[in-house]
Amino acid sequence: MSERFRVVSNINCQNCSISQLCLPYTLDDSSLNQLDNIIERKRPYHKGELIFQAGEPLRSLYAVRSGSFKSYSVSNDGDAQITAFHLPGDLIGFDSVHSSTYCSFSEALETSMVCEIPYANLETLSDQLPLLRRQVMRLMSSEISADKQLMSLLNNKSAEQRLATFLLDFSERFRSRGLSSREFRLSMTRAEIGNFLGLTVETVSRLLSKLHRESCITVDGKFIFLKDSPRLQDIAGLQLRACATS
Amino acid sequence: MSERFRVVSNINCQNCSISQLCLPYTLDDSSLNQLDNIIERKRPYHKGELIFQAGEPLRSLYAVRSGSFKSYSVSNDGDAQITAFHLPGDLIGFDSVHSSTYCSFSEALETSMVCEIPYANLETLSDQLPLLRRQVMRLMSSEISADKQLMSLLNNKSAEQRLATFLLDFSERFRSRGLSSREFRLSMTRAEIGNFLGLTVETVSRLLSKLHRESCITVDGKFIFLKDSPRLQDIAGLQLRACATS
DNA sequence: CGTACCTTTGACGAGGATCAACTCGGGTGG
DNA sequence: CCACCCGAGTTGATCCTCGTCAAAGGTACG
Repeated sequence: MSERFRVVSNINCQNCSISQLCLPYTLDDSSLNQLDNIIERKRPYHKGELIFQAGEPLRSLYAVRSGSFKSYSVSNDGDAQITAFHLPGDLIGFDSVHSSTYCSFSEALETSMVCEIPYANLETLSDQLPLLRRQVMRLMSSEISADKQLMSLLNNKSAEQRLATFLLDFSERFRSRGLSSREFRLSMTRAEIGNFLGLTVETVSRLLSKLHRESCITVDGKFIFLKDSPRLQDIAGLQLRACATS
Repeated sequence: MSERFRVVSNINCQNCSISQLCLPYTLDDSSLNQLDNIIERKRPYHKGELIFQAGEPLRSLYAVRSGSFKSYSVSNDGDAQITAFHLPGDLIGFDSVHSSTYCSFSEALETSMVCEIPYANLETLSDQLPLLRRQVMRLMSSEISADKQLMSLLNNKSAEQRLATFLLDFSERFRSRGLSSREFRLSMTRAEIGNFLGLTVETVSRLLSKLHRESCITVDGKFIFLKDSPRLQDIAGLQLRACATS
């Protein structure tokens, strides 16, 4: 066997397939090594396990390595609101760095792996590596931007538009990770989709059935196949005005 | 007159009353001077004037000095979504730093002043001043956190709960700026409140009337007086469970 | 002082929540 | 191996909040 001695070390930033979506993006080799040195990789999380809970002291940020997670917060009156679904390459915890404690929960939706980035070390390293600092800021900015878009979705769009947008969003996210954008598996339940989109389970289920009936998509449990994504985009409200005016 | 020669220089970060809400927070004197040096202060913006538009190259971030602004984005199908209202001390533009162009619009709601922070200079200075970098990250994190909370508000709460939360949010923001938390003027129109909260003008107007009728608040045009803020908090869903269990 | 916009209030209807019943699949224990 | 259970998902019937449409003041600003 040509395996290296430190078997665990074959998981690292230098050879990570999704590094262009993650912290390493734009980093040179030396910086990349420094970053890789502060990252800890532990046992996988199983479905339902929490990476952290609201109220715990902020130790680390986490990058999804494989699998998926949901982040949610719990309001004073006790109901949970899912604020994001995380796929490989996504960073988790930016909403908490202004505080000394986590202000949300993050839970595995399936067996998943993460790279743990101790926050104190990231701070120190960011002071030394301007490129790293900039990438952190880019990622935070992207999250802000995405949240604003989501706000617009929740405020102005119908249930059907929300769901269509949701499916297209995941399609695009899978595509950018080198997976199929036409067929994929959604690891979350209907209830979780509904919670995220501000809809009930029943509405989500009804609309998936409707889109299936209209041959727009094929639904088989958690597996989704986009049969007619142009029409899905049309439903989502991404009208191709450019076409109309040309 | 004991005024300095450079009259304009009496407006600076060193003597700014809201610096603890803004970039200068935690900075030492030397750093503060360096920050102040890169900041540009220009003519006031009048109601309706844009600081920047979506698509323009990203030049600067902006800190509100006086007055107020709204930020909004315009979706493909042409309708605008207000994503934030900005009060003095707030920073504007974090949603765009992952891009080379602004991805939203920012418009004065009344005659207002801003401090312009050229982004390239902020980048350079952040490389030199770890404290500044950390404050930028804290502010970005706070914005992410606030957006998540808003998401929860829009997804789970009734129209009345949204409006009550909105009023309490502004009350708190005015308080932290040394203004009255009981009575204040909302510089935006009912339509803008509605757009932000995912409600129609009519609903906002009706609910303000209802709260007024029930002696919870007093409404006089844009002036709001919180007569019974405990009840408003109750309506907002911030139930004081702690009391119930004690 | 006129015009345009903002605000308020009423009547009505639709979209999605709620309530309820049933199916399906997987895990557990007898 | 099968009975049982539990959670997830689907579908139907009904209800209610809030959006839509309409019309009448109010207010601000040139």
